[in-house]
Amino acid sequence: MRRDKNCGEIRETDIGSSISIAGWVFRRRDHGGLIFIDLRDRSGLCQIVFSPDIAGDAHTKAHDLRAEYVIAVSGEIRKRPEGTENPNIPTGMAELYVNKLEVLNEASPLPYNMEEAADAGEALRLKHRYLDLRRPEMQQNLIMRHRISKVMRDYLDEKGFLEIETPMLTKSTPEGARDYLVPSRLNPGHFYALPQSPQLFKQILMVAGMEKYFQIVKCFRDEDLRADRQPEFTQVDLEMSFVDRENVLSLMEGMMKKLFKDVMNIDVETPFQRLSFHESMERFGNDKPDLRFGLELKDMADLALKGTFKVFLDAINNRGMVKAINGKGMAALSRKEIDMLTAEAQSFGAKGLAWIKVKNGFESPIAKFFPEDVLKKMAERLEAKEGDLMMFVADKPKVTYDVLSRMRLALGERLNLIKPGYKFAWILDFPLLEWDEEESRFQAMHHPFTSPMDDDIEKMLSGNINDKDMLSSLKAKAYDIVLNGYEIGGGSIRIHRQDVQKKMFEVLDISEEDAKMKFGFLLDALQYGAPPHGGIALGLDRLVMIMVGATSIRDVIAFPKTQKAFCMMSGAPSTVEPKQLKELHIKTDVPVE
RNA sequence: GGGGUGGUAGUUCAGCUGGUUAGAACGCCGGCCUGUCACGUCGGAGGUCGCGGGUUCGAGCCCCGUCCACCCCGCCA
Repeated sequence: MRRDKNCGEIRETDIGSSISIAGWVFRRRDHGGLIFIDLRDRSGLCQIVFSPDIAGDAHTKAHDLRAEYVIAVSGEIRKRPEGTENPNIPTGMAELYVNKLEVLNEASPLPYNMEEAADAGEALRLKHRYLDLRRPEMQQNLIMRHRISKVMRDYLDEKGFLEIETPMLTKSTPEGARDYLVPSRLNPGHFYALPQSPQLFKQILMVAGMEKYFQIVKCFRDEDLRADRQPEFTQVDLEMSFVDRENVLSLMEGMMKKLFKDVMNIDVETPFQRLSFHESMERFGNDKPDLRFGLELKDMADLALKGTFKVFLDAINNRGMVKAINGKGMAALSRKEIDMLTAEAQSFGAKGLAWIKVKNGFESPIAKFFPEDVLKKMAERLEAKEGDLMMFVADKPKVTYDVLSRMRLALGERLNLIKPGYKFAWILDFPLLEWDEEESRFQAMHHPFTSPMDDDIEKMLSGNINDKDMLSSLKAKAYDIVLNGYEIGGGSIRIHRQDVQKKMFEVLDISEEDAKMKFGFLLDALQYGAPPHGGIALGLDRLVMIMVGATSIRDVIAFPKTQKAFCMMSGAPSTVEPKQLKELHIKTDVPVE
């Protein structure tokens, strides 16, 4: 079998030459006399023509061709007759006149129309993933993913990083996400866990003097799925020695700059905008702000105090806050439409939504609670002009931030405020610790190996572990990288001093014994000359998703799972033979109907 | 675990207030067609209305349960 060229590469310059190509039958237009076939391979489409005058034999056989038959053809490339060129495709000036047709494989009628696959049920696409992946859009996604990985791999290689593999069969880590477990046949009753990330191993590689490590690696978390979360996903994981925060940030900025230039020919602005965690919460209500549009949250507590609206005053008196956003041009909304907005806010957890229309003065059920000059100051702060709608949420900080950040995103979309492009940000100065109400103890916001800020180390070492205010004020050398409202990665400078690590466990109320059991091998390693080190992990799936403009990471993963973590194609997970369970000393305890 | 949307022909969908034989388009099968590119044209086949139960003289439509897919909350250090 010969294959001289790819379908999508046929050009005018090929006219006159005799060549062979192969691919899948995409569309056929059978005129009885002439038969036109759009032949498709990974590179694209080209039209081939069967004529009874050229090769009666091939023409007769071509009547039986159907969608997705795999064929090889040879013949002459000819210029298309005047007026029949197709300017919509790159191969549209020429066509191949077939004199020999070889049917390499037939195809059953398809379970769904591939051309309208975007509308097909996703279950169907996932079941017949090999067909879904044949679609040019999906092939483009995976080609992009390949190129993205390659650029990052090359970049890190140039910067002196070594790609080192870490174990997939590893030790369960009790904190964090639920583990996927693998039973050990040779050690009855014992289990490996699939890694949630190579965190401990990459730090050990630093102790081992590898200095710069990276890996493009699968990670596993047994938690519920979302459009941007799969049970197995890919991280671009890296760690470096003798660095501080700035080294990691500028390394990543360089990587993103090169990535977007090489893959998409887009110039990304560096350095990235930096926001403290606190500032991000204040201005956007979350720690992964979409910076492609404004609609920022403004604090209204001081102005609220100058009025007599009880809801606002109560919120402030109960350690809450009053914040607002401004809906441009939304004063035109009817009472009914505003009621629907309120219902939306309530579905996000708010008790209600207070609003003031800027329309012939101020129009609102709550306007009467505020003097005119206060209303004017509110409008001024929100930059609200005639025709705008100011929306207020008053509640505990968590609820206020959450509701308004989601209102902001919903309105940003509805009002078409989101500008195209790619807006990166670093979120910095995270709190080191987070108070867990349920367990009534502190938890590490990032993970227990994250270093406090230099200034905070002494504060922590010398402080009392029951001093809740002091501990809450500690900041971490942690950083998240955010792109268009998605957290695409995060990392930190790690603790390399034994005394600091020991204190950290004390603060987290993890006993020495517990720590030893959970992370013993890392703690051992830290005793033998650990260099200062830090790193970051990028979520490759999310990054690729954003870059190709997909709305789910399923569209950039070759074989993803459904929301119930089921593989529609292979049928995993499944029951296994009793023999297999017996070998593993496992008895199942599943309720039967 | 919770909230929402959807499930009718191979596919995408329509199906009114519960009422005769459940429709359309695409696809499929057969015929015609020498410049199409979503080719055209004539004809034909194709249905466990997701599944189970209930209400009713009568259920695709109403009620209860259940399964699957998707979106979201919880969860994801």
